Amino acid sequence: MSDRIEPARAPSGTHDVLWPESARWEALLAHFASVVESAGYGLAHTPIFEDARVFRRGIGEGSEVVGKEMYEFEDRGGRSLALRPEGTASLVRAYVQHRPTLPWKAWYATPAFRYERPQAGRYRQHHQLGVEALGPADPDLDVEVISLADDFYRSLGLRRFKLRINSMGDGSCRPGYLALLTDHLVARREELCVEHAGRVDANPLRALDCKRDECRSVTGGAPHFIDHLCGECRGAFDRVLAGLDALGVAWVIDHRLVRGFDYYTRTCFEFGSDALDSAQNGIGGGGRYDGLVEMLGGPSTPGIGFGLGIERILLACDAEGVFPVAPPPLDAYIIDVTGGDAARDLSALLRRAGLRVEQAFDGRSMKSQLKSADRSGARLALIVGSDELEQDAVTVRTMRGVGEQVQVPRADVVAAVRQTVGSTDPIRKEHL
RNA sequence: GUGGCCGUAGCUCAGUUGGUUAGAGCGCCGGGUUGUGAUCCCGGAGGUCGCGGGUUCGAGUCCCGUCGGCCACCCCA
Repeated sequence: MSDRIEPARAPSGTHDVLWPESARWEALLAHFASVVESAGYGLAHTPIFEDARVFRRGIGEGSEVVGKEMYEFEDRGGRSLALRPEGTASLVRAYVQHRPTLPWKAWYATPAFRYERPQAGRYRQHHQLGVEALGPADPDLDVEVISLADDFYRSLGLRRFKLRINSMGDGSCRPGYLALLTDHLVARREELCVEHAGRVDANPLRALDCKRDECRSVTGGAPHFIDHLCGECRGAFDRVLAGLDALGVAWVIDHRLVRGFDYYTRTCFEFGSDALDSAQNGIGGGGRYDGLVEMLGGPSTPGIGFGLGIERILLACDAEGVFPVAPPPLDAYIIDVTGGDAARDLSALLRRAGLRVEQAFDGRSMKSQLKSADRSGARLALIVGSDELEQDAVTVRTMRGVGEQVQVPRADVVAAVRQTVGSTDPIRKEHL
């Protein structure tokens, strides 16, 4: 058949999250919400596309993400829009637009889009959890934000991860450091890798985190940013480290850590998983961005935040063997071999009583319906056959390998099920 | 975007130097008498061998292209 239809498939670098994996995502979200809401962060939803300038101005024209990875398009009205490549710029745009009272603390969960060559742990649509805190320049806020990420990872059971931290200075000390760094790199330009030899003048920071040996040997001797911070930046950095120590959050200074977005100032950090045997082992990162609000047309307002990658966190969980999928079980599965009326009506009755109930369709045999009941993971099978119909009763059978059963009057079914599975609403309790 | 590896049933894979109707395990569906799952036994359905072209008497097996996945780079979550 030449006219057969190619099976439809998701675009390259995207993926579906189906049951039961989706239950794990839900649980992940719930963990995150509980951690950050305990610190006063409120959920914010913003559009997944923005005027492309929001990202250009914030993240930076020269950055890889904006320069070659952004999903940018023109809408029917000729506006230049872009799918968000990360969360911070959007949230800061929302702040600039609505000007909620400071301090403003928000969290989000969102897809993020980057046109990259896909790989495990690197997708064209991935998903991030994050927080943004605007207002205070207080380094204790940095400590709060960083420790929230640390708490969240731990709440999932993750242990084999590391926090790397550095400072990128501010307007008063960064130019001086960049000059020093540029001098160092230019003096040994020939030794750098081909990628960076030509670009040191334009963006000296990029060469710092290059992984190639040529660059490494040169940048190994490069001046460290934290040795050239101004007094204020240095004091803030020390306060952050002391705060992390006080809260028991382990850190290691990484002099090469310079994040790829232009808006970062002072504190910057990344969390990497030691359990992930891959180049995609970064499970989260963030930093302070004291100039970003201004870049988007708002009043000078300090801010700090982080973004964590859901897919990579889940990969890390798999690698560490923690945070297993635990979908909430059904309370009952209804088996009806009398034509279906009982299954239909009983299901609705029980659901309206707050129970989780499924039924079989298509009038299959009792054996096959019980099989489905078994696979569904339901705690009980409620059986309605001709005997039960005659006596206006229901047989309640315990599942999961037990196999004991008792007949109860139909009027008592809800009570009988409740008695076995517990009276309170069991929804989403078990896997949290 | 650059370089490399891979692509066989829903899933994990086997398919000999290219040679008759492409296999297994798991899963799925059905059956093992008169209403009973999870164990056991039996049977069944299900494959455009990613897709397109080429070489050949003949291709799942070779070649090219393409799509997709994976690995490294790049970048980042």
